Amino acid sequence: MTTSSWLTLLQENGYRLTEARRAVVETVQDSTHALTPLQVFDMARKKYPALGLVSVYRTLEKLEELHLIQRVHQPHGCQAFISAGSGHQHLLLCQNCGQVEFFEGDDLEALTNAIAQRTGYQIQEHWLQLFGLCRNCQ
Amino acid sequence: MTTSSWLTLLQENGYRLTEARRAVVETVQDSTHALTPLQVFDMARKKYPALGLVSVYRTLEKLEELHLIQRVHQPHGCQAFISAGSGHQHLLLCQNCGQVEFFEGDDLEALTNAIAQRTGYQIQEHWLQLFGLCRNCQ
DNA sequence: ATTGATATTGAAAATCAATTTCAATAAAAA
DNA sequence: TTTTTATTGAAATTGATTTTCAATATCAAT
Repeated sequence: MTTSSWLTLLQENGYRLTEARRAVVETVQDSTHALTPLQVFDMARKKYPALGLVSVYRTLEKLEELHLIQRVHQPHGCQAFISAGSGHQHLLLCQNCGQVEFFEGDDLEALTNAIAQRTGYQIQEHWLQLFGLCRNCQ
Repeated sequence: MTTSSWLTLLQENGYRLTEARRAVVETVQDSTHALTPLQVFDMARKKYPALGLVSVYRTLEKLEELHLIQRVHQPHGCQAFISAGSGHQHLLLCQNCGQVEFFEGDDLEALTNAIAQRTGYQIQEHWLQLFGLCRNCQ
């Protein structure tokens, strides 16, 4: 998905297009790494120095609401965000450089059914994340 | 694992046995729900009213270090802890009441191998968590 | 038992990210 | 243009976590 389409989507949902938003959207969308709000702030300020940290939080909130970005959980903290893959996808994270890859491969139906049976739980959602080292960091 | 063996383990690792620690350890170990430090504080204070919040943080830190408890990641925040299962286990969380069940069932080898091949990543670790409603909360 | 070294304590202060408040400003509609 | 109102950044506030510190409790060595 292109940057402009994220902006269009924001607009279609009744939000205005501003320089602050543009800078945040471009930053998050261009990144292949999970970024914390503070990291987004530092990077986006290079594009638009007047940017305030508050606007970063507010824009991330809206992007998450529109499912354009998703929260990334890591062993130490879970306040990082990455552009959301389309459809149901899982994450593969490089533990060294933080690069994120998406993958599909949902063969978990059999597993979840078995667990549901055994535990009596009604299962609604699942998370699958892999951690490792990317080609460059090995 | 019994409460006393956690305390023994703390002692064997050079930590002293105190009332504050006893109260925190008992609270965390008796719980089938993921608890935040504040929840642990409130519950443990019933056993030992002089307890300070700082000691809760410090004890949780040590228990995590000894792999007796593990951090639980949830869609909204990941500052809750639960007694660690023994061996490699996955979590099933009730989204309503917060109850935690452990399950095994590691049929992910084939999947991770395929992903490693495709992406060039060297995969080291994986997370699998299921979310749903327990029998009581349905 | 008593003592001494020191790990641990809780209170208070400090830190840090995240949220709220607010008057000024900018975007989009009229 | 003019008007409406969403959005802004700065500052204040919140709330969780961490640090500091003198007092205390634990445990090893007598």
